[in-house]
Amino acid sequence: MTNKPIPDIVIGRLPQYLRSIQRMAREGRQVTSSQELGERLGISAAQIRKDLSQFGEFGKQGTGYNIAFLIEKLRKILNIDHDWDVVVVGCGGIGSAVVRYRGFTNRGFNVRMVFDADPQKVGEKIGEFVIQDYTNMVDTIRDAGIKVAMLAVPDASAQEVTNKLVEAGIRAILNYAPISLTVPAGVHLQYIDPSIHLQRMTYYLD
Amino acid sequence: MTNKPIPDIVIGRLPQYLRSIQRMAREGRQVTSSQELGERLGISAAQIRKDLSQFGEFGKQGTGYNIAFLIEKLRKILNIDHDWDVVVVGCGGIGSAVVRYRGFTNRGFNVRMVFDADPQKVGEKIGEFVIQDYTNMVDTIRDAGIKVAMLAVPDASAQEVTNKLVEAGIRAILNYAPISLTVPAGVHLQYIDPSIHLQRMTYYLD
DNA sequence: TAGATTGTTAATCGATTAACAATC
DNA sequence: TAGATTGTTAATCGATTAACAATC
Repeated sequence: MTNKPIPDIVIGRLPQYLRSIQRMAREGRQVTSSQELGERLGISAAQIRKDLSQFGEFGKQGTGYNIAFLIEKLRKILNIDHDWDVVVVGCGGIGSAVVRYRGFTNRGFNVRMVFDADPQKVGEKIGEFVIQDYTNMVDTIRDAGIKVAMLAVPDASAQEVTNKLVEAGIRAILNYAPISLTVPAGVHLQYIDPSIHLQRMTYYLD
Repeated sequence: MTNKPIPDIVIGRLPQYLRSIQRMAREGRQVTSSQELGERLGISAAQIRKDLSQFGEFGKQGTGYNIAFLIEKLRKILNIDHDWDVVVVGCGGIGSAVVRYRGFTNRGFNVRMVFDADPQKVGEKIGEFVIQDYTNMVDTIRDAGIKVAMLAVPDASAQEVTNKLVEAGIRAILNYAPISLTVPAGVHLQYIDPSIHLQRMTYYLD
């Protein structure tokens, strides 16, 4: 009996579920239902129940899901029951904004160090962080055991920096450069490119 | 004979195709194939051919796709053969970075105006833009005929500001606030939430 | 011509939904 | 108990892939 892996498309919905129920928790709510959650997210109730049931029986017939309990479960599933240290590479406009961003709190991530290739910037501070020298990046990341990186460098250097991150032991990269990157198997990659999101919407406009 | 709408999942891949071939064009390339494009993007060649064939016959047997021609076609399909004016609302860290971002050039978008609700910020400049008073936002956007918005306000005001944008005639919103929004039918919505992308990767980490 | 690559069809694969017994 | 909602199954729906004739 071989356990089938959970489809990635299901994994992709779990963080949305988590974000919504964390919000409900902040609103003081105790329980929710697949129907309510579905309405908030524009996803069918059946889909939510099916997704969650892949990981266990988290609800109660008649009453729904206990919010605090479901948050705990989802955090475990997503491996964010403990925070991940994160490195930010590139301190231009986007990189600096990401370093200062308050939105990682309670979501499983903690920016720990910041690098830039520009010698002019090295030593400057962004918030509480001193920008570190790119020359020492690989060793510094490896020594700190950091596995998660956010990449906000110019397009032209994105692949080269990515290679260094992989060399440093990074296992997950969130890439803000609007360019396709190549990574070895076992290294995970996600893209944020606002133009792509916008283009996806203009298709439907007149 | 009713023309079936093109699936949204296909539309979502077109901007990726476009980004890749625009890059090839910058590299001085003249033609490409579904195979090459697929390798760059991690998508099967068959899928790319199928997607493109929904809109016409853009390739030539034996030789592949002319890059300049395909760029032109994709830009037409995605409705970005002319640029869209864009409004940015919220001038915190993310909003300011988006306003300064150079990555919209040649991708179909042009930031035209910037608003913030904080009276302290109104009148300040971000790059070439003067931050405008939120009080006049609805009329100003409507008068300018702007249809595309990027939203980078605090979570607590995101829905309220969204309602104003809809009132102002905005038809596409790219939301940076980590919160689910509700919009009427016919208004398009996309989300950028870095924590969600990161959580999607940590699932696979130890 | 020989080689390459498209556009398209049919087959496969996977994801979503509807429905309902179980049960809180 | 009556009402509500889960977890799960089977049916439906949709997306991807394999394969190949057409043709540059």
